[in-house]
Amino acid sequence: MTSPMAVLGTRERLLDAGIALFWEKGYANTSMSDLLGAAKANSGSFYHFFSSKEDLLLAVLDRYLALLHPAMLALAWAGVDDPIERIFALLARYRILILQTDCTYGCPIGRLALEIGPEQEEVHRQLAKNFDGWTAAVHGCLEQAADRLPADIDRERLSGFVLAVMEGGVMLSRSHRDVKPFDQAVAELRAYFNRLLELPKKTRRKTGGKS
Amino acid sequence: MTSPMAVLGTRERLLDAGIALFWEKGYANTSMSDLLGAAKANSGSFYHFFSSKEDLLLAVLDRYLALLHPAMLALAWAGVDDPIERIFALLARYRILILQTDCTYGCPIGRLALEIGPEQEEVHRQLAKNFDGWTAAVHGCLEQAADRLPADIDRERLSGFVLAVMEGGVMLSRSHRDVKPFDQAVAELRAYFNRLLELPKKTRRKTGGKS
DNA sequence: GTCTATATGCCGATAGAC
DNA sequence: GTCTATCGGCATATAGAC
Repeated sequence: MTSPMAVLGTRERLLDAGIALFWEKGYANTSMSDLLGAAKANSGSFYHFFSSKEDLLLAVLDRYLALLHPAMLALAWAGVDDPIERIFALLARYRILILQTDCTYGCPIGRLALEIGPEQEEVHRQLAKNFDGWTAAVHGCLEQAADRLPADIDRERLSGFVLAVMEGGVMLSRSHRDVKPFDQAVAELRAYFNRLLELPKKTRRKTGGKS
Repeated sequence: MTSPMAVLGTRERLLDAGIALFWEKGYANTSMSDLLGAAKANSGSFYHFFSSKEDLLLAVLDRYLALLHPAMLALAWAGVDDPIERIFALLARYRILILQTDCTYGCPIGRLALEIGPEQEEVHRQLAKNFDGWTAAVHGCLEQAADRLPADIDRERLSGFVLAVMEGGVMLSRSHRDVKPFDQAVAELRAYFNRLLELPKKTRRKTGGKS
């Protein structure tokens, strides 16, 4: 029952610090004192709310997922109705993040997916859930555009492909410190979609067939 | 003037340890004692050859690049002559690495690209050079297949796209602990290539036009 | 070029008063 | 729920004998 004017509680500030710092610096490179400093909290408070640094990471990954629809997708899709354009609107949001960080941006999920060792299984389960959330969002767009796509297209597979291109493009841009690799990957993806969408109408799929 | 039977020197062993450990565990999670243990060397020897851990990382990235053609590409392309098939042979090598590591594989270059902070500029320059080496290899294949591709295709752009799909696919498979996301990304890429290759002949590009 | 011993500092986590 | 003080350990790097 938090009032709108309530100042953020300590737990919330620690969570926010984790969201920001694990994103900017990665997990191992974020120290407890970084977290405590950013959250203006102290060690005792931290361990009152979280049992360990890893425990905070899990809470952060929960929050990432919770924010996907209300924050990321809502922002990217404001004023965009066409489902295919929505996919590219997501990529455009990523482009903004890349530019805002002077091309040092790394997707927080992708970065953690490569950084965290396989023995931290629960973390990887959360990472996979996050990826699944993104894939599902893209998949939803493809379903909406199903009647404009070739009948034989595997829309599930295509949605994972879009995510792979997104993540790979971000990675290349970070190492090159240049948006160009990302832009080119997105442009090529657009070219692929254009080819899929401009196919002769006879191959079009009928929606709402036998049910 | 190393004889073929010469035992590996200390510097070489340290380099090999770096290649293996930065790959398996990442940079920050590999400690000096990990490196010294794997190389059966001691601290004094290490600092005789390298000025710091980061200095070793730079040497490792040099070596990755030096090994790309004689090791990675040679292995992947043995017995494969068709340039388009060579691209997918590269992806097939990655698939083997994923399976060999029980789906915990992360591309060493990609992992470091996301892990290393932007302030380590020289490291990122080396990472970008490595990516460029891979992109150039793919680009070379596309040039060889130029007359089978649509005239308006940007082969440079397409080669970066292939790399992005590769890196993104590996990342998704690691978090899911399952080859499937990688397989699906590769299958979709294959579908794209099939569409590009089966286009009506009238759009084919003429090689060696006006020079 | 290799060895042992160690400097120095930060790491994540804890203790216990308030 | 918040605070200060601090634990034990491991991090990278160095010193100096051989």
